[in-house]
Amino acid sequence: MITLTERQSLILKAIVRDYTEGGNPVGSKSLVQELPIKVSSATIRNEMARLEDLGLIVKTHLSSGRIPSIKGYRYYVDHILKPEKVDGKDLKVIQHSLGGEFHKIDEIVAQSADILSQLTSYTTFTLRPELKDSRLSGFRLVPLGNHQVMAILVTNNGDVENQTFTIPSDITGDELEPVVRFIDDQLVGLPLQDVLRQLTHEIPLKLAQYLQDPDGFLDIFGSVLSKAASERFYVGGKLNLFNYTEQQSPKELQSLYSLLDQTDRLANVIGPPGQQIQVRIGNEITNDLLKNYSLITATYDVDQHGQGVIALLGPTAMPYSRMIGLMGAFQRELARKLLDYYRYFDE
Amino acid sequence: MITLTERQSLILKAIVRDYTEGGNPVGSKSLVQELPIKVSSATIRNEMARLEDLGLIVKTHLSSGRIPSIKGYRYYVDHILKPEKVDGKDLKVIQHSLGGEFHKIDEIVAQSADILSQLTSYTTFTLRPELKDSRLSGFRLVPLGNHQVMAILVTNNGDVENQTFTIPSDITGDELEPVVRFIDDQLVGLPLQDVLRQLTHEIPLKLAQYLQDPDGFLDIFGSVLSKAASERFYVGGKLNLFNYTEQQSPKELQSLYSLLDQTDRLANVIGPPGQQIQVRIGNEITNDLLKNYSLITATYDVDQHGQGVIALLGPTAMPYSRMIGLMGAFQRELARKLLDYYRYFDE
DNA sequence: ATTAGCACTCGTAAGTAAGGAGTGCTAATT
DNA sequence: AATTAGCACTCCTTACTTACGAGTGCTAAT
Repeated sequence: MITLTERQSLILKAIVRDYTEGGNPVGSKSLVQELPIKVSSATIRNEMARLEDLGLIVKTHLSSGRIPSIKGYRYYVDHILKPEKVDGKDLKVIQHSLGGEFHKIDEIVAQSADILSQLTSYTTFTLRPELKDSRLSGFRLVPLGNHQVMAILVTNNGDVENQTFTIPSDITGDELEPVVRFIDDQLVGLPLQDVLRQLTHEIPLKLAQYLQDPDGFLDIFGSVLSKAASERFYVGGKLNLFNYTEQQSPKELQSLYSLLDQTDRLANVIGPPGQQIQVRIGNEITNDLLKNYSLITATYDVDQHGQGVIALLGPTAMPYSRMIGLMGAFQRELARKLLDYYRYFDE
Repeated sequence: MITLTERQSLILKAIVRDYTEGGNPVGSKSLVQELPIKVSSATIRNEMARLEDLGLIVKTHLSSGRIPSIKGYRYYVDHILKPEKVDGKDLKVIQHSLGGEFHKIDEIVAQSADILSQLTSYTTFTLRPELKDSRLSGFRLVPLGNHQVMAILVTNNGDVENQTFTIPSDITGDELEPVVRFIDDQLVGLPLQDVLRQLTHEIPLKLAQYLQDPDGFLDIFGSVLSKAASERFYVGGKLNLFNYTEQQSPKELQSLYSLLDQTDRLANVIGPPGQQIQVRIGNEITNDLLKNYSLITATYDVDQHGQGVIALLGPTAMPYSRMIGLMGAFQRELARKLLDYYRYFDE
């Protein structure tokens, strides 16, 4: 456990701030001027040498100024930083953008990601409140004529998933009715996960009473069901990658883009929902592509509707205190908005 | 009108090929070795000077080798190039990827873009057969419970558009029936454009018989309708931008990405559907961002279902003959597949 | 414990030199 | 009249200097 003196702490803080703002290694002379304490550059050099021994700051070459190490950022985030109260104007933007009327959870969550990435100039991804507690609350098959049928699945959270299928022969509503009624009678109220589990065993047997060849129907039902049960990330501010990425390596940028396009890989990046707001810096992120970046994740809580995640990806040299403040604001506003939204479907 | 001698034509062809393959300006000495004619480098230099006078090739500096100018590429494409017969393996890939079963036009068109960009390492965008001749063939309002209603619109081409709405009070199917029947009676069979036009005038008046406050419903209907009537591009191979873009200008790359994300701007880029296969090179494209790239567009014809477009964006130095061959293949396969798909909804 | 002074390191930018690919032109050759 | 050999010239690329400045660590004085 590292403990720093007051002065060392001040110096580390100043180094983090300067480097974050200017992007250049910071030297003893420039620190002299801005530190609130009256000491010479030599003293600061001595202190910096100690901070370097502790592994909190590093040099880019033998006689350069210092930049914070991963460990240094960590210490700063854990012990020095105070979350900045979110700017009134920013809060207005957030509240206004979430104030409108939404017809889908996904829209709210996507909108949040877009706003956050706009406010920060970084990249955001969001995960809606987890679906694992969702229950099936309705299933419809709507014949559209022309050999087409739309399957619609509704959950108790008001989530709607639908898909259109082309079927060999025209079918009227009457023929589908017993199947739909079977689903409604037997499966409504069950968690989606359970329904999904039964799909390969019990359901086909039971369904055999109503249909001579249930396979086609099961494909349709299963397809909509798994779509509804799958986790989906929304990624906002991909273009911002160009702003904060090391520009000399286009290959790396391409890999990052590719990573952000594969939402299944993002689940590993974010990791299990943990504390309220979590800061992971550099190689603390479990993905080598991101070892030069920082990731702030906030878990937001929507009561019985589960938890969602909003995450912010940016350079290790980011203004953490402002960012953490912003994440807190989103955490609150998003929870509030979603509770509000869910209220419709709760009673 | 420029006319080249046989020998000049051979030289221009060789310059285009070499530069496209190697990326370096090509000089007289290297040309001596690969040309099928026996002449000295001095003769070639003389011929090159003439080609330069004609504006077909340019130097990058006073004593450099030559690269084709826009005009040079144009002459090459118009008079020299022979479309390459598409590689058997490539054709297999195309046919196989379009061989599966699709439930939506958009999926077919998107898949095509992905495959083409994969085969070429460039960027593709596709536009489905134009919707302007689409007619409304059905409209449904499906109450989902929990204050939600799904509106579904079907066209005579089998296109399905849907949207979910949250409404203040729960509604049963019976209450919606007269409205839906009104739509079915009065509007089915009309082109979407006509329906859209009537939306602000005739429809509200007529509808007033069935609903005391038709505004909410009209919003819903209008929203789905305009979604169905809007053109949408699918863009494939965005990541390939990293491969063929000038790497020294990240800003430009960012702008390109941004352009590709705004599908309404792409309509201008592609321009009006013209000849079968159209090659636009450099500043011939009506967008300054693309003045260093080439765009090949192919219009494919799906009989009475209209025309769609598949477009390929790449560097000006691209292997045109292979690309044009590929575009031809997609043009044919896509038309065939879509005709096949539409057959369901035609009878 | 702090500080002034100084030798030393190293990145950056600018300047110089050498090598090489390629050109245009002139005069000789076919 | 067309082609070619020869040559001076251009200019890009690369590598090698040089100078400068910001910054450090260390020593000795305060």
